[in-house]
Amino acid sequence: MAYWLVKSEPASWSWAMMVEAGAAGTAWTGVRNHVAKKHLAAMLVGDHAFFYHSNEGKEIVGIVEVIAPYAADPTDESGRFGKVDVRALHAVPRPVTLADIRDEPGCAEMVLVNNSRMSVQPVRSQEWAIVCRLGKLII
DNA sequence: GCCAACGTTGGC
DNA sequence: GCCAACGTTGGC
Repeated sequence: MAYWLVKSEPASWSWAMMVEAGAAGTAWTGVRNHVAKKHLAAMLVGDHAFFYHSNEGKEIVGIVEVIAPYAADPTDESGRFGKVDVRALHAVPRPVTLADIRDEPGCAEMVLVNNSRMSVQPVRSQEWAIVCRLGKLII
């Protein structure tokens, strides 16, 4: 299974809303960057992703699971971009902040640290494990 | 609120 | 195909 990180501004779509969406989940639309699109397109059903609150919070607050494969994004009139569907899987007991991650030598290569603008990004398995440990997540 | 980083657009 | 101008993201 591959690991990812997706960002959302809680003012527009928060973890609480993600949980509210339940098992049906939500379409992860609105990606308009070609690198982020490439990552979305590489996601497989069953992959997991950290759910990160940008701007407000700046922390990883949950884990989502990919429940529908890459397909056209209905909100994109150009037809160039796509979406996947995700559902909330676990909350993170102790949210892991960007500052926490910056303090971890094992996370120095994370895209979150090095490219703050990438809204969909891959996470290495060792980075996944570190963040789960920091978040008191037992998986 | 500011600004750095970076992606996109459009003139040439 | 280059690059200046502009818009957006997102940390601080």
